Amino acid sequence: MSKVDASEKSLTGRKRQRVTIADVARQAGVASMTASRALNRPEMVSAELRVRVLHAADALNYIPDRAAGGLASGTGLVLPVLVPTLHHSVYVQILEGLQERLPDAGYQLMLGSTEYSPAREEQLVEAFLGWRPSAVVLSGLDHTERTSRLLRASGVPVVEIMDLAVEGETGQALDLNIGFSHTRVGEAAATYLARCGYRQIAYAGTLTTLDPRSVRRIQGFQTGLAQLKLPPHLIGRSDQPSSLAVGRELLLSLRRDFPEVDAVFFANDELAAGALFECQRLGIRVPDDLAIMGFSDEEIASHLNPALTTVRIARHEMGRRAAELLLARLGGTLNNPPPIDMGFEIVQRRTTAEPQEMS
Amino acid sequence: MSKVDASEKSLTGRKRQRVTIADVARQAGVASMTASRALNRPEMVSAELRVRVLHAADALNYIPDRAAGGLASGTGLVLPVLVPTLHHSVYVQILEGLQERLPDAGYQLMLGSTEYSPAREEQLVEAFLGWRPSAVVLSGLDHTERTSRLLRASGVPVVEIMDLAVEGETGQALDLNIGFSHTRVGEAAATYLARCGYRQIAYAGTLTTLDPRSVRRIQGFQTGLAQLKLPPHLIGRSDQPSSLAVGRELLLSLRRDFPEVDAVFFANDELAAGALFECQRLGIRVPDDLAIMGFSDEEIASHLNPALTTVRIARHEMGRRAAELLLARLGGTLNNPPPIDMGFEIVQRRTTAEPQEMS
DNA sequence: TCTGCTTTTGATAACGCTAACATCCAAATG
DNA sequence: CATTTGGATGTTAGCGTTATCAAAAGCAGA
Repeated sequence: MSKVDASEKSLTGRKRQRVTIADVARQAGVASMTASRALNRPEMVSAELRVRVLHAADALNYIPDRAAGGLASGTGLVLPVLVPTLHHSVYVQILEGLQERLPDAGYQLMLGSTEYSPAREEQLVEAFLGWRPSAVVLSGLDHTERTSRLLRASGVPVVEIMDLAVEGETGQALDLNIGFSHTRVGEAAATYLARCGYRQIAYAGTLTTLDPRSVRRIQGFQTGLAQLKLPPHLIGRSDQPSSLAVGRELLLSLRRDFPEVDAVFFANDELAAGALFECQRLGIRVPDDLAIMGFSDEEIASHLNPALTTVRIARHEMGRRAAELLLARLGGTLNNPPPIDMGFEIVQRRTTAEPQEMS
Repeated sequence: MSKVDASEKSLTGRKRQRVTIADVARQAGVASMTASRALNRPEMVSAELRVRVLHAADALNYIPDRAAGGLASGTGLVLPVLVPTLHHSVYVQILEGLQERLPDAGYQLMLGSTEYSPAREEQLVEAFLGWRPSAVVLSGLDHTERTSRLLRASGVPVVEIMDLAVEGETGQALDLNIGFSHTRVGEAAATYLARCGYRQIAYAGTLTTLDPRSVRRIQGFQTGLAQLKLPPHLIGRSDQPSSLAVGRELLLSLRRDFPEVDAVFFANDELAAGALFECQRLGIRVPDDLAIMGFSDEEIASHLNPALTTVRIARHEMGRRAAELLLARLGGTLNNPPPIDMGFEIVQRRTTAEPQEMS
C-alpha cells in the first residue's frame, strides 16, 4: 500500500501508472536486476526467488516493456516481413511457413504489404528499421536504390524470397535468398503448352503492377516460344489488380483481339479461374476450344471443373526454409550461402490436352 | 574490406555502431534536442536549421530508434491487430480497411493470427502489450479471462470487430465494438431459405473451431427453424480447418446422412463453393435438387456457376470504420459509444430458388 | 538605449530495462 | 580454522530518445 493508484478508472483513465520491473522486484523483496533475471534467465536464480518473482509479476499483471528491454540489450526481437499483397494465398501460406518457427524463437513478426510498389516498400523498410529488427524478409530481388542502401547500412540480415538471383538474369541478392526462377517458369510453361500441341499461345496478366517477377516470367515465356519458332501473343489489363473479374475480362479481350489463340498461360490461378468461369458461361470448351494454364497452384485449381493445369511452387516450404535460414544466420552458423532454388513443378490437370513427347 | 572503427577507444565490445540522433546533431552543428525537433516537429525550428538537420540525417542514413523514442515519450505508435486467420479473405479485407488510415496517422500495424484459439489470442495479447500499443484490435467478443484482465489493466483502448455485443446474447464489449450479430445472421438465413420453399434445411460447417461466432450463428439458425416449426439438421467435420476440400466432404456426408435435406447453409463461402464443385461433379442440380447458401460474400461467390446466394458483410467498411473509431478515441474525442451494428445483407443469386412472400 | 515580450535553441533528466562488474555468502578445500 | 571458490544477488551505468525547463536570441515599442 505504499503506492496509491488514484486513477483506478479502467479504460478511460488517461493517467495510468505502468507496472515496472521495479514494482515486481519490490513486491518480491529483491533487486530489480534479480527480478529481471528470474523472468529472463530463470536458471541463474534460486528456485525460491524465482517463484516469488514470478508470483509477484503475475499478481501485478506485469508486462515487460519491450522497448526498454530492446534498448538496454541492443537486441530487438522484431522481424518484419514484406509481401506484395495478402490477397494471393501464396503469401498467406509463406507467412504460415514463417510463423511456424519464428515466434517460438521469440521473434515478433511485423507484417507489411507493399502492393507491388517499390516506393511503398522503401517506406516500409525505413519504418521497420526503426524497430531494430533482427532481420528483414523481403519478397523479390528488386528494390529501390535507397531501400538497398538503408538495408546495407543497417547491417541487418535480409532474406529475399519468391525469386532467385541468377547471374545475368536478375540483380544480386542483398544477403540470403530463397525462391525460384521466374524466367525458367515462363520458359517451362511455353515449352509445356507447345508439347501439348498448341501453336498460338498467349500470356495474359495484369500488366498494371509492372512487377519485375511477372516481367521475367513473360520474358522467359517469349524466349521459350521463340526457340520453338512460335509467335508470341500478349494481353493484359493495366488498370486493376488481379481478380476473378479481371480474369473474365482478359478472356473476353483475348477472344476479341486474338481469336486464333489456342492456349493461354495466365499470370496466376485467380485470373485463370476467372477465365475458366467465363468459358463456362460462354460455352467455350476447355481444353478443346481453348487451353488454360495458371500459375502457383492455389487450392481452387484442383477443384475447378475441369481442374486447372498450373505451376506449383512450394510456398509453405519456402517460408519454413526461409525461417530456418534466418535462424541459422542469427545464430551465427551461416556465412554466405548461395541462393537456394526451390524449383517449381508443372501440375498437369484437365484444362490442357495431354502432352506429347517432343521428337 | 570493411570500414575500420577508429573512433572511440572503448576497450571491449561496442562494435556495431548505430547512427544516433547525436551523430546527426553533431554533423549539423546543433544540439541533439534541436535535431530531434527538426525531425519531429519541424514547425518549431527555424527553416535554416531544419534543412541542415534533414540533410545531415539523410547523409548519414539516420533511422530513428523507435524503441528509444517510445520509451522516452511514453507513446508507442504500435497497433496490434488480431485476426483468427488470414486464410479467409474477409480478414484480409478488414486489414485493408484498417490500413487505409492508420499507417498515415503514424501507427504501425502488427498482425497476429490466433487460429481461432483463445489461448493463442492470450499469448499474442500478452506479447503485443509489451510494445506499449496505442490500442488493440481484436476479432470477436470472446476472450480468456486473463486476456480481458490484461487488457483492462493496461488501460489500452480496444476495438472488437466482427461481432456485436447484444444484451443477453453475447458478453459485453471490452471497450469499442463494431460488427454484426451472428445470431441474427443465422435467423435470417433460416427464414430466407424457408421463404424460398425449402423445408429440410441444414447447417454445415467445421465444428472444429468451436468458434463462438459460428456457434451463435448456428443457434440463431436453429431458433429461426424452430419458429417455423422446421426440423434442424446439423453436419460438420471436426478435424480440419475450412477449405474447398472440406466443403466437398461436407456435401458428401450430407447426402449420406440426411438425404432428405433440400437446402444447406454453409459456415462460409469457401465451404459452399467446395460443395458446389462437388455437386457439379456428381451431377446434382443446384438449386433444383439441392439449394446452397454461403456466408460472407467473397469474390468467388458471384463467379461460380450458378452464382452463390450468400450473406454479405461490409468487411472493408468495417475495417475503415474501426480505424476511424480508434483514431477518434486516441484523439480523445470519444467517450463510450455503444456497439456499432454494421448489419448484413442476404445476396440472392442462383443457388437458391426465388423466395416467396410469406403469408 | 533599454525593457518586456516572443520565438528558438540547449542542457539535463528521465523512460524501463539489462550488461557488466561488484559484492556477498555458503560450501569446499588446505 | 582460515581461506579459497563459485554461484547467487546487488549496484551502477548506460541504451537513444524526448519532456521540461532554462537560456539565448530576436524584436517590438518606450
